[in-house]
Amino acid sequence: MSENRALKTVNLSVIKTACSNCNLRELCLPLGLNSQEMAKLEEIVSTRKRVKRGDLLYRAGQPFEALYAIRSGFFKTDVIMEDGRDQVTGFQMSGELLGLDGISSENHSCNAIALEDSEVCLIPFDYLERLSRQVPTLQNHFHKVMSREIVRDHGVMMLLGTMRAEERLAAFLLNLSQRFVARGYSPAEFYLRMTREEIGSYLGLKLETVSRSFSKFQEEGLIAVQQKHIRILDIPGLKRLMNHTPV
Amino acid sequence: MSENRALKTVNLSVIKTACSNCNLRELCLPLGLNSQEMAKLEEIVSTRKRVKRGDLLYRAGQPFEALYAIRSGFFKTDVIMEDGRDQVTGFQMSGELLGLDGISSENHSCNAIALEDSEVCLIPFDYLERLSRQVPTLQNHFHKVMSREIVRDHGVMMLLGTMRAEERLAAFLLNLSQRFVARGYSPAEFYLRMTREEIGSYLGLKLETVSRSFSKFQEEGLIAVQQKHIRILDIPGLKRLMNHTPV
DNA sequence: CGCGCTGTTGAAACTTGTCAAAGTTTGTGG
DNA sequence: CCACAAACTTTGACAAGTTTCAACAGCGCG
Repeated sequence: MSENRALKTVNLSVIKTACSNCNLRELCLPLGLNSQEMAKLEEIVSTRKRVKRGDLLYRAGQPFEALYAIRSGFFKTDVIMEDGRDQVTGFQMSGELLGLDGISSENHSCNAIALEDSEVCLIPFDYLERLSRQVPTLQNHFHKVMSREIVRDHGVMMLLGTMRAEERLAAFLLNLSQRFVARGYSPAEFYLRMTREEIGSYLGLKLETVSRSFSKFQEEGLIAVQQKHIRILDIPGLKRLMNHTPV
Repeated sequence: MSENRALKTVNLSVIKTACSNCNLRELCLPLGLNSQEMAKLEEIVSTRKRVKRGDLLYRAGQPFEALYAIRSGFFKTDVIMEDGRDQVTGFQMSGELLGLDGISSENHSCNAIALEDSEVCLIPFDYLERLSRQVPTLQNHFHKVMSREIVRDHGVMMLLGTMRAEERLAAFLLNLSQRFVARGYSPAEFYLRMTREEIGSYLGLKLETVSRSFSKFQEEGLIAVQQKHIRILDIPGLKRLMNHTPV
């Protein structure tokens, strides 16, 4: 159950941004732009915003105005049904874009919550559309980013629709590992920013099942867990576990 | 398991298309365009293609070149994992767009299979990007279509992650009903184009579970089922069933 | 007209969820 | 800086829901 403590949307310290100096530009929206195009993009991605751990970047229902590129930190997005059930739809890390779901109805359709103190770059959407009419490279890259999100979602659907508990968790750990590598961190050792309950919600499992699966992986020597600290000891073993058809 | 009978990609009879005469234009890409803009779009959406029941419109891995707008008929998309497990990621009907997942990698990431004899309009993607740089209305509408797909996927994730079998099936039937209404058909009576197995794959259930749930709904007077022919007798009842928190 | 695909139903097995209790960590306020 | 409370995690026993396996019925296509 997602706690109902008073989550407030945050106020922002406005900071000047420079994509050209950002070491995430190879993962983020500027990807593939030349320096002239990047300069144009910088006019648009003008401000940064800090979000403290536990605070909402945006809330479902709020008018959509901008996308957010994560400069540092870690987020989750979740959707809440009328009857109170909720589901984590994703975990986002630096270089990734938040807010794409809000374009369709011009209102955000999920909540974005910082899982650690974070900083995002604000990309007003109407500016982005205007600029991408002038810069085909940017236009195409933006389309690819949206499409990648669709493909990612299909992967999650596959996970939720066909995998059993341990396979889901293995897939989850391997995915995190990959994404940390892309950011220059260790593929084998990291801190989880989310609780067992949040992992469970994302994977369609109860927190107890997540906990048990972690313990099982540990017993089998696949990983070493100590609360949120994870060390993967046997990546190929996890991979085997993930796509070994049961029976 | 998805049968491995030889599915061949189809050859097409090329037909001249006119969005302005199409009675799906309010559901499809032309939405919101004025007649001048529509004329430009028609230059791009130049050809139609027939796809026979059971045939593939495209296959995972093939180079992505165009989007397809469904003019008539019914499709499913599915993803197949290395170990052979597969998952239906969606069912698409007239007026809806196929192929968005292929933009990101420039290769299709799923298979699109016609569930009945169908006809699609071909939209070469590079033309679409070029035109949408000139026509902001089209650009924005296209972005909304992609974003809507993301929101839809989140809905499916919620379904797979938090709902039990009967809730999933109720949600599925109500969703179909709504989409038929938008096309001028009855909200309460329709033919399923897909098998129980395909429904199950989409909903993350086994075909037996789908069949049992249909029978249960029938016993409870919520629907009348006769093979693929469905009559919904109690829409509010299905809705209640769908978001009534269990216990 | 029959064979194969699709759908239905039953019983048993298995996976995951539920409930409960206890241990651990984290955060806060004195 | 310590103490206490709250939040999070682990583990066990049992219950519930879904899958598996199996048998059979029905429809439709060749």
